[in-house]
Amino acid sequence: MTAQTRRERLRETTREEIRQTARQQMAEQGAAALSLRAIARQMGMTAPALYRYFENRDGLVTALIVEAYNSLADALEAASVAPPPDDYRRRMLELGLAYREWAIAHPQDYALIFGMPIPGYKAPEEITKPPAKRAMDVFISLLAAAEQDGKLNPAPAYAAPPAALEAQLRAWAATYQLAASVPVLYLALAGWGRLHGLVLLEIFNHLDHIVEKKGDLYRAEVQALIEQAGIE
Amino acid sequence: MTAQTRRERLRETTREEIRQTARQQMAEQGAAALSLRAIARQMGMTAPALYRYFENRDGLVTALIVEAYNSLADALEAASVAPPPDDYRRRMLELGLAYREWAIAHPQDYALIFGMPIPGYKAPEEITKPPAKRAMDVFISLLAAAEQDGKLNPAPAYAAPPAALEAQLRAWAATYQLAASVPVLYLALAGWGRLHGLVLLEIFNHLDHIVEKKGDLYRAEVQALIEQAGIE
DNA sequence: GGTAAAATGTTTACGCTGTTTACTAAAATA
DNA sequence: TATTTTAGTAAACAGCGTAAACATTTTACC
Repeated sequence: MTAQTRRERLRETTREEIRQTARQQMAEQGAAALSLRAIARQMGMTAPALYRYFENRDGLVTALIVEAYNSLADALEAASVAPPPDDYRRRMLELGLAYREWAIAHPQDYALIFGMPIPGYKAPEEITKPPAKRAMDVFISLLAAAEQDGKLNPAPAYAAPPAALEAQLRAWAATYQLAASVPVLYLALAGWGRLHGLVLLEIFNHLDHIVEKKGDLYRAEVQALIEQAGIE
Repeated sequence: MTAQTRRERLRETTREEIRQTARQQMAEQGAAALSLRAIARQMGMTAPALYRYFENRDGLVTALIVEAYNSLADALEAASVAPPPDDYRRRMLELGLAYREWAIAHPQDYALIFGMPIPGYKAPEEITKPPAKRAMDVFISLLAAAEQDGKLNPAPAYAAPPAALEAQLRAWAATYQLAASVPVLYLALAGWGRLHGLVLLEIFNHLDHIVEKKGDLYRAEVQALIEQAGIE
C-alpha cells in the first residue's frame, strides 16, 4: 500500500524487535518492571539508541498497549464467530471464555491494559481508544445481533435501566455511533464489568486460596450472565 | 494492654509518620510512584534511616496494604449495619455503595490492594490475608444473615452452582470456617467480582467516555445484584 | 551516677533507572 | 561525488533502593 524504502523496512523491523523484546521481558519479570536499558542490553544496543524508535518509555508502553488491545480484539472476534451464527448462547459463552483465556495466556498484557498505570504513565486516549473500542464492539455486536433476531430477553434488572443511566447510554451510543439499543448497551457494559472483575481477581491472585479451579467460577458467571441477559 | 516504654511509643509514632507521609505522597503522585527517598526528604531525614523502621520498601508497602484493607473493612462494616438490621435490601445496597465510595475516596489505596503489583513486589499472604478476610466477611455475613431469616431467594443461575464449583466452595468454607451455605458463598464471591470489576474500570478511567456519572451505572448494578440474589 | 549496651541517626558508596547532549559512522539522496 | 539524513555510541545528570561503616543519643543496669 504505502511505498516503503529499504530504510523504512529496516526501521520497522527494529521497532518490532524492540516491542518483541519488551514483551518477552514483561512476560519474565512483570509488566511494571519494563526497563529500556534491559531491552537495549538484550538487543546488543545502548539505551539511548531506543530513542530513535520511540519517543520515550511511555511511547513504547503505548505501542505495547495498542498491540495488546488488538491481540485481545482478534481473539474475541475469532471466538464470537466460531460457533454457528444463530447459536447466540454458544457464541456468547465462547466469547466470554475467550476473554478470560486471552487474559490468562497474556497476563502481563492484560495487566498493562487494565491494571494500575505505571508510575507517571497516562495513556494518550486518541491512540489507545480505537483498539480498545474494537474489543468492546465484539460484545455489543453479538448482543445487538441476538436482539435483532429476537433472541434477547433480558431479566427485569437489565431490561430497563434507571432513567438517568438510560440517558447516558444513549449519549454514549450517539457519540460513537453505536447501532445498539439501550438494553444491549447496558448489558455489554455491565457484562464486561462482571467478566473483568473476575479476571482481574484471578490474574492478581486474589482468588488463590478461595477456589482452586478459577475457570469453574468464571464459567458459571458467564452462564449466569447469559441467563440473565435472556439470550436464546 | 502491652506495656510500652517511652522509646517504643516514639518508635511507633515515627512509624506512623512514615506511613502517613507515604499515604500522602501516594495520594499526590500515585501508588506506584512511592519513593523512600522522597518520604525521608519530606520528613527531614535521610533515606537509610527508614530502614530502622521498615525492613525495606516492600515492608512499608505491606504495612500500607494492611492499613488499607482495615480501612476498607471498617467502612464496609459501618455501612452494612447502618440501616435497620432486618432491612436486608437496604443493608446490601448501602454495603455495595460503600464499597465503591471507599474506592473513590481512596483510589490509591484501592489500586495498592487490587491493582497490578508494584515491580517485584509480592505481598506476604500471612500478613495481608487476615485484613483482606475481614472485608470479605462483611459480604458473607450479611448474605448469611438474610438467608437465616429466609430473606434470600437467589435466581436460578445463583441458587445452585455447578457441582465442580460447589465442591470448591465447600472446601473454601471448611478451610476458613465460614458459617455459610453454598449459595451464600457463591453470591458473595460472584457479587464481589461484579462490584470489583466496575470499580476498577472506573478507578482506572476505562469508563471515562462511556458514561458520565459512573455512580448511576454502579448503583444499577448493585440493584441488579440484589434482585438476582433475591434479597427481601 | 557512671558505664555498657542498644537504638537511631548520617555519610558514603554501589548499581540500577530514564533521559539529554554531543559526537561519529554509515546510508540515502541530489 | 558531495551533501544531507539517519542510526548508533559515549558521557553525563538526576533520581532510585539499599548495604556498610561510623557517630550520637537514649536507655538499662551495677
